[in-house]
Amino acid sequence: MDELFTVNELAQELGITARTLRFYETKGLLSPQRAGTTRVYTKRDRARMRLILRGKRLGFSLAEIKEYLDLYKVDNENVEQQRLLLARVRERMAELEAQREDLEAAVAELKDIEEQVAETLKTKGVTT
Amino acid sequence: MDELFTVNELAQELGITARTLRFYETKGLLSPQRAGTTRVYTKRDRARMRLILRGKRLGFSLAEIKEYLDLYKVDNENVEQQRLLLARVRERMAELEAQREDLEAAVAELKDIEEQVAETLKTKGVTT
DNA sequence: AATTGTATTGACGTAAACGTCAAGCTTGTA
DNA sequence: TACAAGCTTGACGTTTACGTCAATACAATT
Repeated sequence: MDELFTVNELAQELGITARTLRFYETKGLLSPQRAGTTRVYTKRDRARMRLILRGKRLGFSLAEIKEYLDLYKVDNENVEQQRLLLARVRERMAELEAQREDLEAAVAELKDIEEQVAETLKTKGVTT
Repeated sequence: MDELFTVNELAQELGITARTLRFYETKGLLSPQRAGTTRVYTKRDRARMRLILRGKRLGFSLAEIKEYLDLYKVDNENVEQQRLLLARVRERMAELEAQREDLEAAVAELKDIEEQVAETLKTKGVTT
């Protein structure tokens, strides 16, 4: 029972449009099966799309996301390729760690503002 | 001794172009002083620009960053405005927390890949 | 069989975020 | 004073990531 989806079904499930799914396909991010000319998506395609959307939420471009996804198709025969993969994985992690720092700095500042505002309102006898 | 910068000086310091600084100005993100017609930036402008660039690294649009920056210019007289500010600050924090979850999920996956690759290489007697 | 509903492939449009001239103005220096 | 260096404001170009038709084909329903 391998659930299948049409473009529009999957689009709705993911909160995007069919156009987006087709566009991503032209960009090589996805390659669903076909029933004749009609696209047929599987749960695996859906999972892949969720990774893509997460990448977008993190601010990566489609090109970067494609590289990220390529990290998954591991050819564990070629040692040299494995080494390259490892290096890229570590680069990515470093990027994400840097982003985490930016994120925490932003959160810290917002907390400061929050406290100040809450304080000001308390002074004026307003409930937050 | 309030250090001042020209467009190009500040651009170089921040690793961006003068065009970007001018563009952000037209978008209302910045408003440096002028010496005649020439733009003059202060350390304060530079600090503001660093906030903007961090916002970009986090994947926010210039419009969103502008809203973010507006959270700083607090008018602590108007209680209603303070309440609104507080609400927005909390929304932003929620967004960032969601992003942190995405980020950690991505890092976790990369760690998995890293381990698998390292394991494969070790099996083949390759030093990582 | 005729109609209605989806899907498909172009092709063109668009908003965001700048890049890249072009033309003119000011200013420090030889 | 001539001129090179740096600044200014347009104006148009470009890339990314889709939106929006249009024309056509296939599929399902009456």
